[in-house]
Amino acid sequence: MERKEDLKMEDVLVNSSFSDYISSSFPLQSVFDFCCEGETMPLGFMELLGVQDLNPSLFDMAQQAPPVTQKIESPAEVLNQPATPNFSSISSASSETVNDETVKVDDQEEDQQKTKKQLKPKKTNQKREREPRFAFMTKSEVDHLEDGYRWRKYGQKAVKNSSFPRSYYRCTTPSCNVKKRVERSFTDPSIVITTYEGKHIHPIPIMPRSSLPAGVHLSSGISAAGASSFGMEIQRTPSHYQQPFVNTLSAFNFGQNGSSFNPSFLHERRFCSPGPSLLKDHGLLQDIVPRHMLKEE
DNA sequence: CGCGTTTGACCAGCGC
DNA sequence: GCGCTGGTCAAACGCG
Repeated sequence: MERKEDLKMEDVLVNSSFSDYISSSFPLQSVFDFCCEGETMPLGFMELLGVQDLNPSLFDMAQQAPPVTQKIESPAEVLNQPATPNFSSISSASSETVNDETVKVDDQEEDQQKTKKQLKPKKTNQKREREPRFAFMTKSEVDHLEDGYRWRKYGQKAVKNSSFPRSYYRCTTPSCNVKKRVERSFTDPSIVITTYEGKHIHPIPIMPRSSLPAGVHLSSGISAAGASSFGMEIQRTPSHYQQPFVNTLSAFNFGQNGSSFNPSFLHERRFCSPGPSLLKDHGLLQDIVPRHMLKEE
């Protein structure tokens, strides 16, 4: 499927060509600049995640920003987010729903699973409901970055125009519908693009050491994955790497409904990062990150 | 044995 | 309508 040049951002964010588009259509720095509104004001990932609580003005930033940002605006990934008037007006353009999913989807899935096998008559009349998503880029040699949650790989697909496959993961916690896709940028293979979809409805599982992938534990795994640059320096240096690309609008969805989406590696970035900022963050982290993870430092 | 990965097949959506 | 592609399923397999 050859994409048009005037690819809608919706496509960019939803479809597989997302990474290709991102990396080919504008330089990475531009993407990251989007997060910072073109200014040298890098936002940490936590800031981005918590932004709906801490900095609602970012909505405005996103909507006032330069062309790139304009393109990134997309209702497709941002649903039922009455965070701002602007936002709700955008959401109205979408046919997708999110808030009702918790109950409804469960029922649907039950039915589906009953009737599966016989050429699974997936969803019938409704459009497939999509969870809010956000994506970020990570400079890493490891495809599957450990984030504290347990994931089960359920698929892998070759990506058009890319020599690297895309992997599909699902949270192994029962009744948790969070998924993530992991792929590499074909223009820069050292960049891993992770797209999260959905919200965890449970805390980060306490994982026995043995359950962690070999060579990957919560801190060293990230380190091995380039955590050196996954640290707080991200907020201080113009380094291109490990800068999360966030579908900012979608990111706002996380943490709503009382459940929070807190990719622990975002915290780990700070763990891995020496310096004053580490200490400063610890107070907050202790409220969020399980103790055993903190001990891993 | 339990859990996770691999992989081929299937289905839905979209563009032409 | 057709073909392509993304997303998902599930059996088979591997590993600890």
